[in-house]
Amino acid sequence: MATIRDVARVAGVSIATVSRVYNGSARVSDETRRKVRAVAAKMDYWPNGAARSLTTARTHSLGVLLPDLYGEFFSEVIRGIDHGARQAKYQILVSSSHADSDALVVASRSMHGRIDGLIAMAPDVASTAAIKQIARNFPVVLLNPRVEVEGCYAISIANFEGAHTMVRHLIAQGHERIAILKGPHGNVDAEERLRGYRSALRESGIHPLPELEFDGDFTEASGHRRAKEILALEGLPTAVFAVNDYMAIGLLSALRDAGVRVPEDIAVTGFDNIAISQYLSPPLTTVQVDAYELGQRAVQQWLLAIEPEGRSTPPRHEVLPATLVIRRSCGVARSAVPRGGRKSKRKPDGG
Amino acid sequence: MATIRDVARVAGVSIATVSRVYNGSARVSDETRRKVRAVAAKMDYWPNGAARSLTTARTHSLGVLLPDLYGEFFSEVIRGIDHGARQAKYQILVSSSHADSDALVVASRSMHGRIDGLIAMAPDVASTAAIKQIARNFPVVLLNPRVEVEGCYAISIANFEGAHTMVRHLIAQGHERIAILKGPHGNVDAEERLRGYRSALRESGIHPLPELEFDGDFTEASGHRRAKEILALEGLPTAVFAVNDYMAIGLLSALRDAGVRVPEDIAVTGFDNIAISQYLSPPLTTVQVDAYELGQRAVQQWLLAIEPEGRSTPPRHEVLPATLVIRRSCGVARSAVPRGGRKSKRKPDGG
DNA sequence: GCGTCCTATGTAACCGTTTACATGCGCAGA
DNA sequence: TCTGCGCATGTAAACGGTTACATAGGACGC
Repeated sequence: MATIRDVARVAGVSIATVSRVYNGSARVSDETRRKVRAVAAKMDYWPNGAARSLTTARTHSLGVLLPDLYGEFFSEVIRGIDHGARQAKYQILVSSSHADSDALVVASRSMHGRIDGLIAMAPDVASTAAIKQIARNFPVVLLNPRVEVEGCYAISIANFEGAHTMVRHLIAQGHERIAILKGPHGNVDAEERLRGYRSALRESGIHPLPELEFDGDFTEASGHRRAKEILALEGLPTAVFAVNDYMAIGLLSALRDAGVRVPEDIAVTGFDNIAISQYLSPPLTTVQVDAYELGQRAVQQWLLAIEPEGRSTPPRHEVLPATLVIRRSCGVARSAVPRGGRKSKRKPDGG
Repeated sequence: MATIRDVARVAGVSIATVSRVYNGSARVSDETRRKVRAVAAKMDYWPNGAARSLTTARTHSLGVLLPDLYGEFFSEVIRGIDHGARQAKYQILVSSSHADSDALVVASRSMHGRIDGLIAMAPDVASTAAIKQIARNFPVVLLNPRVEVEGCYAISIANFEGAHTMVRHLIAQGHERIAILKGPHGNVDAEERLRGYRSALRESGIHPLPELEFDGDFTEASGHRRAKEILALEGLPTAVFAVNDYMAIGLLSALRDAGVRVPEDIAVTGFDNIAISQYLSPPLTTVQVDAYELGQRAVQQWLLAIEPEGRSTPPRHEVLPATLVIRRSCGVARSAVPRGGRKSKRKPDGG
């Protein structure tokens, strides 16, 4: 591809002038501007991003480090980030599958010089030091951090409160024997939701029972598998709180196959309010969390952080609400409750 | 952050030596190597990516241009790309929401100097020229292109064949009055699937009827909405083929609410085989397409293209198969058919 | 007619690397 | 002792831009 020098030569001007044409600000006569544009178009010239970054120390891209990209949650987070970034004319440099803090550091290092900032989901507490180190180079926004990291912006979802609210709702419906389908060990969201569950039980004088806590891994398959064990309990629970919707879906499917009616025989609830949860049979009572917004707000925070004025204000930790969405699966008479809607930011998609 | 010069000064060597330490290949004495590493670690040095790209003309990142990121299809495509890229030590620079070819060109331009190649889903035929232009600078892999573009690698999904097979299956089951829930106008996948539907009907001597073709936009909501119109038809269709699973889900939900039994009163089938389709009630008969693999193979093709030997072989157009997954929603007795499985590459996820 | 100012444009240093080529040193062979 | 070679390391020129500063020429006031 042609370089700035080629264009300058052909257009009969200096490289500085060509550069000025592409950076708008400087004063160039209309005639020169037109000539340069014309030559550049003919030669298919466009400024080289790497060279630009080198001199300006701005890359116009934003690093995104996630543990995984699977499932609607991550997919929506990244969509939110992409849209937010796009609005601000930034591109995103994505790298996922970061299971531990070492991988995180390696990835962020390899992005040095390519990004103006970082949005990351830190896998564990061990990352704290590493992240603090990274944050010295450019603003870092943490998603759902397990602990506060000094000097970092953060934004998370009210997992504890959401689960707490959900379980209190079940208790208010008269349920006392409430099982939980847990998420993967070590996952922050999963752990917070479990805490919320236990806390709500205790507050109502119900002792959390280990035999009512079932391991899961956030997949439909794990929800499906655990159904058998739940049904094998002596003293069936009257409600099962799955800590995400996918597991609730697997559970619902297995219960249906086993001839167990939901919500008549057993109530089932989820967490996340994924798009299809309202179309399930029965429609799923769940907790609304807006992953898209999580991503978008992360970008907003970051944009704030790179503003000259923004640097002065101390990093904030924002928390997105998690609200109850009551549908049929938890056993409220259908007519008594309006069918829970879902904010729709979606567009028709391919595939 | 420290530069190569800082490290060289402190370590008492030249910048060339530091550079050599980081590029492995060149011969540096063990002692010097250790010293440089130690100093670099202390100073928190890492080579600047932009500067590296500038001299080497390699960026170690791969551009990804998609029209959207919404829904399981795109989410899986990008996951496949990410994993493929990660394996080859590449990062991906993502930009979505490219509705038209102009946006595509703008985005690809702004990536100039930042990427070593491009994976793109071209929105329309008008893009052909633009893409050919882009492909002169580095290898381009097109996803599901509407037309062949000379000089570009391409990979697509057998949409036509998948739809064709599905409708032939329905006809083999005795269905003759088969409705279709179409996708968005202008969407390649949607149009190919529609073609497959019509073609299969004609082959069996059934004339495609306009009144049996319903507009949709790939969302559950649109499937839900169209249910009313379908049920209002004089002469109910005995089967409805939704061109993606999301619309099938909306349709199933609406039919259930209307007291229409699936598959007894009406058969419903989808397309894509998204993760939850096997957990629906009834489990959804659909067409398996592997979006993850689409992404992964796109990266493979691109890696092939940048190999020195690879450049000599002419660009290929690969087609991924779309295979029938028969479950209960299309009306075959449950015991007669093994429950269709789904390849699982998934890992437990967050949220 | 000359100094002054303004504007459009050119010159050249610099950003942080890589790498071809130069250098200097130790050692082996004659 | 001299030549030649190999190896570790240094020097300096790119890479393709941006931008501070210099410059040239025209308009203007006196």
